Amino acid sequence: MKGFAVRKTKKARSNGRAADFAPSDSAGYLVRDAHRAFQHMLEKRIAPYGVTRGQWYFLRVLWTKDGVSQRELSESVGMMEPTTVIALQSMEKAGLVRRERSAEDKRKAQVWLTPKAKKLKGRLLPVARHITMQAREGVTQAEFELFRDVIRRMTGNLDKLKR
Amino acid sequence: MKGFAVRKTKKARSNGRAADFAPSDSAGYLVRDAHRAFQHMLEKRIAPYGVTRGQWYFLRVLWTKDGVSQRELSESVGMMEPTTVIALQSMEKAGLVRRERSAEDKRKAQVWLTPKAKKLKGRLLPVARHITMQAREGVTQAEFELFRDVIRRMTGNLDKLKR
DNA sequence: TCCATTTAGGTAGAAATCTAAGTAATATTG
DNA sequence: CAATATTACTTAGATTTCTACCTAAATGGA
Repeated sequence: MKGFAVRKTKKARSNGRAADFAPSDSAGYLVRDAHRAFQHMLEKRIAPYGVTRGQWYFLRVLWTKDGVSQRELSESVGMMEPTTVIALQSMEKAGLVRRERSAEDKRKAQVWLTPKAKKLKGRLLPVARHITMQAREGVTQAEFELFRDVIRRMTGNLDKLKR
Repeated sequence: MKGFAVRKTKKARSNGRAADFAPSDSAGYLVRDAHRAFQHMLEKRIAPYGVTRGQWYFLRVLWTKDGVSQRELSESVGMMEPTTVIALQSMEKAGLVRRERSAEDKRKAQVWLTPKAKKLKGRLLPVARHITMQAREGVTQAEFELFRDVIRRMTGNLDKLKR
């Protein structure tokens, strides 16, 4: 980044094919935009409770089943294990969980919510519900169900290709 | 993470409200899963060309309009400027773009694709199209259009709340 | 029993993002 | 015109996530 000579544009000759594949219409871009909108809103709304988005997914699972191993958690949350390690470290530091080695199998760590984290459930689940409701405003139940059906099929199609 | 005393589970008394807000049914989770599936596939398919997902979005815009400023790029791509800086640095290192200070306004940097990057267009756009098509397999045009309509409305609903 | 394999968790390092704050160039305004 | 504000890019630092690899504990077969 130091040159000065300004290049003349090789006149963008319209490619013909570009038009029928506009990013804004493609499934991937639509999903990406929606994802960022959800993330952003979630982050904003849970930050006041001292919870980060990375912690959220784990809290969500732990509110349902406490005392699980990290591997089990990773699977439930759908994250790789190193991600879980990092999230749990931050959660431990934030006083949201405790970790203990299992007595029967010393490889295993059991993850327990602290009272503080348990109390947050009543506060935070409504926050999530509210975001969902706000997102769905003006969308009928039938429309939403079709959306859900389609996005699941698309996710499934892609996941199939991974194996 | 050092204790040993194994805690007795406070028996997970089913909460009643949890059921009607299962993560797997919520718009946010559906979108997150789909997003990851798309990302993963994209990454896998463009990696052989030496392009990372972070570079992809910028390439995509630059293939359309070359020689734009970084600010303009950030906006087109939908990323914050520091993200653009990092992406462009990596792209410059990878020989995909050149950056030049504008002669008229020395604050501005103009970003130009290298011949190498231009050549990639013909290779990579089909890759993206292919992913989209694979994702949409078994989804009718009508279904897809409704999906698109709904996800756009949801994204719009959330974006509105940001301001 | 002992060695190889599997399982659970962790570390290292890279990438993609963001927010907040800094610097340099240009524009505006009293 | 000088002080101030705005604009364009950059740096710093945090977070979230991944892949690849490492270590310790448990398990299982020869």
